[in-house]
Amino acid sequence: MTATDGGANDGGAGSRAGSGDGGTGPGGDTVAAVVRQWRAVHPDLDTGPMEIIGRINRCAALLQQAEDAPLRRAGLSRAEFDLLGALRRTGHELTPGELARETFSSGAAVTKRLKQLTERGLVERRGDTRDRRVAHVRLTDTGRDLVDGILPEQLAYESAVLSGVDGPRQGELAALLGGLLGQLEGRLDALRA
Amino acid sequence: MTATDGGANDGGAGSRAGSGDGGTGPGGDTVAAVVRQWRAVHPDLDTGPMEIIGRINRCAALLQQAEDAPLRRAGLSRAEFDLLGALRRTGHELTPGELARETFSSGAAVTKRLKQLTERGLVERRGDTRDRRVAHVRLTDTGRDLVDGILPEQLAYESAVLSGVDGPRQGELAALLGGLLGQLEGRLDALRA
DNA sequence: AACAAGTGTTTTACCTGTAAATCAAATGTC
DNA sequence: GACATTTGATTTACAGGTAAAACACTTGTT
Repeated sequence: MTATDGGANDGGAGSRAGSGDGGTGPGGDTVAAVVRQWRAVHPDLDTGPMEIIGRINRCAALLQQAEDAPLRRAGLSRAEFDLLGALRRTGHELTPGELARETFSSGAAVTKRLKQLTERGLVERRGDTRDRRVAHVRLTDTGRDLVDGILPEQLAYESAVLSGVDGPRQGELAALLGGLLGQLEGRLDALRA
Repeated sequence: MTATDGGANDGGAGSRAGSGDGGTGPGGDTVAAVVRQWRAVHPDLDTGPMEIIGRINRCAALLQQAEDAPLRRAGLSRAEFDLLGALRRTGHELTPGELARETFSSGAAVTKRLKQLTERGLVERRGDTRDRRVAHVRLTDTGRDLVDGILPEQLAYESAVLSGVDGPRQGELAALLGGLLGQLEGRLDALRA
């Protein structure tokens, strides 16, 4: 769900007025409505996890749509911007493999993106002299300027999107999410095994 | 990012040990590391939004990978499960259009999924008698049993994934996310315009 | 030195999603 | 009652993404 944004990532959630039940109203967000539906059908199940995971997934879907807007104006997909951003923020050259790890995508995807970004003159490649398998990728001046130009817009846009939540709550949210993410990044490999 | 899961949804984030900087350590999660990198390069920018949006996106990516596991065992993609789940939790037939709205995906995607799920005998269709454009889709007994069999596993799995966060914090997180989501669902159309 | 095994990158084949065009049927308008 | 408009669903063309295979090169072993 990146390019044009996907859709079906709801953690068992997903809902909308659809037929007749009007907007969200004072009953909560759409995920709350979905959880209510599930509870009506399976009163025995603990739907607690949905209230977190469903909401994270739904927020992510909505935020990505929103975020894409400023990027699209610059003719970049989010995946492309992530790649360029990785080069910009690290400040040094990266190999395709490193870029794949940095952007959490497959090597094949990085290869394709690099091809396009190179054609557009945003990145350059140079072969390693020691190990002739590896390439080193760096931003061109154009690429650097593009990232530096977009980033402030992007952040301003994100600020606007979050403006409905007051300052202190934003802080709490960031902290709690940081805690969760730390747990997930640490434990996930373990759980998957 | 669903079928096999997407990847590059980071909100300007994305990071991993990559070369040599070891695990996450007591410095925070990977998003915190990315934010530090950005601040080093652009000390003037307000990176606050990244700490929320970047984390939501990254959590969503990780959670979806994790969630996929129990579904995959049942031979379903998340998108397919979302569709079946919508039918199960509403308890009545839905038209393709309603299913698209429920699962936040395009009509074309629903058409394709319905074709596959029908072939697998998990859903059935019936034409509307009044309006011959519309179809009504319902779960077969097999489909219903499949959903009912998977759902508890799914929730148990999600519980396990969240178990690193203690009870009270889970509650706070759910509430804060609910607030954010409510804002986003209400205001997003406005912002996009 | 030859060769097995490993590593970094790219290629291939395929799958799934979207947007836009198309088809089909209902509905409003004159 | 014919005709433009709208609405529901499907088809088409295409853009990415992945997994697995293929390459190219390096490194360890004997």
